[in-house]
Amino acid sequence: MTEPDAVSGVGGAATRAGRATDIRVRFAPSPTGMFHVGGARTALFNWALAEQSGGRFVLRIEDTDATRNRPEWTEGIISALDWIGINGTNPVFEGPYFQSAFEPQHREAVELLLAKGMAYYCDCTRDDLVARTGSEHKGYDGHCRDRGLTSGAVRFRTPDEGVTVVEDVIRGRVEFPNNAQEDFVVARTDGSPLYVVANAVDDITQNITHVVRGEEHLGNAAKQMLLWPALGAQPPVWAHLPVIVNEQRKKLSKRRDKVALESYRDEGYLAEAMVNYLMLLGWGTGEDREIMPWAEMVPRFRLEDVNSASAFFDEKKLRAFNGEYIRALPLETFEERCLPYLDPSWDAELFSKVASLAQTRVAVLSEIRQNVDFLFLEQPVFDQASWDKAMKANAPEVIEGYLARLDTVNWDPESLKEALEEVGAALGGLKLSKTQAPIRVAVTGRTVGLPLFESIEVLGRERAQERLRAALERLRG
RNA sequence: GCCCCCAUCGUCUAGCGGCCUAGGACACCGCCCUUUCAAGGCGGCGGCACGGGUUCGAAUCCCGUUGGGGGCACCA
Repeated sequence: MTEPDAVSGVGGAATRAGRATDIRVRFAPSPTGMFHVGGARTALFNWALAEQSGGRFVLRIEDTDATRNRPEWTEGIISALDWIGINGTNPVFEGPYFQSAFEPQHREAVELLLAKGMAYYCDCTRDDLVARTGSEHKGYDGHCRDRGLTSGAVRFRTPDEGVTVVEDVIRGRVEFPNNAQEDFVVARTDGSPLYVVANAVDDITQNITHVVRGEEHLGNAAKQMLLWPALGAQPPVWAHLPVIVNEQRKKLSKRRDKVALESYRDEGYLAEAMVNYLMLLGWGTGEDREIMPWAEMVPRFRLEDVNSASAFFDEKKLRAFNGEYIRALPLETFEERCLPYLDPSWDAELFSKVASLAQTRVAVLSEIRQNVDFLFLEQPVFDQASWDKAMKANAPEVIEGYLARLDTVNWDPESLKEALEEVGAALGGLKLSKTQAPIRVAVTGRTVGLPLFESIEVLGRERAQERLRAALERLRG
């Protein structure tokens, strides 16, 4: 099916391709920055397709722009993919390949186009073109088409009439008028091939059957729809995913939006939650249930069902999903996952005593700290607003009264609670909801937090008394 | 300027001509539970952008309008 001239030299990939009917998808990021959530979703959709069909997922790093590539970005891509479950431990995974390694094939392809007369050399500069057409936006005018040059940049000769059709699984039939398609450059003056051809050649030589990528590539598909046959190959199945947008409905940008997968991971989002959420951007499970483990989503996923409208990346919803997944964690796992967010010097045994109380109160792992820090710090972190709110009216009397009972009270939550109820009763029937506030702030520094009496129990008699005395002193200025 | 895509609650989606009095999820708002905050339970608010067709019947099909978005490099 493919021209031998164009496909020689990538035998490794071809050999591993297996049966020709297998679905082979690819994910082809360029390492030009932090790996972001949009890329992750594209990878996930491809991964689901490969997994459900027993096909292959090819990871190809498109590193041909040396000036913008950095090795750490490549590592970032691989580790981020690994985090969301896309890695070589699954036999579906193939690669990574590096596009730069295939430059000889890309050059061969350009030669082939030249030899077939489907491309030609051009020595026009940008300025020449603008001068001739009188516009920045007219596109190339075909000036060098028949000049018979033997050097320069190489342009692909596009048809002058008719339309180029991209049959897209998600969007249906998309037509591009050929008269609006300029003779695009496939190789620079120095001979190095450009993305549009390198990408097509790699897809061809790696036997890619389905190209599933972002909508921003739809226009490239029109060009590649011309290139594939020109290179002797039958075009793949195309699927262009809707873009992910921010609150302004603009494509997520690395500059303005928080898009790095790594930052979410560092904050304490669980990979499972991220994967679940990302799969729902442009796709639905088809059920009245959105929280669904990966294994159940895979067989349900269908490209045909992917939405064609752009989707807003809603961190609020991600958060909710994350909380859901955190609560589902076995307690021991939850504790382990929290450790990186606590100081190494903090006593893990002590933390263990309150972990279960914290689990329902944390939506993102990093939030664990504010819930339990009072246990480990010399002094609780006093929030001024909390202090002002709680330390009024009968606060001193409540604290005094409670302090008086702490020497002798049984050290268990129930007794500690009863003791405070007695204080309230002695002060004229103050409800627990009132008396707990000053005690809570004195002990933990905040008005909200873990259940109070359990907290006091774990804190210990001595330290609890110290804090109440310190609060009294503060109150009396 | 040119090419292309898109349009169901605020958001993500289900719906693919009658099962729709448009379902779910997040967010929001109540109530219950309750020592705070969560979690949990119950309930509520809220949508087919607009205008024409086609059809016995339209959220679903067609056309237009409006409104969003993406792309137009000797980047990927």
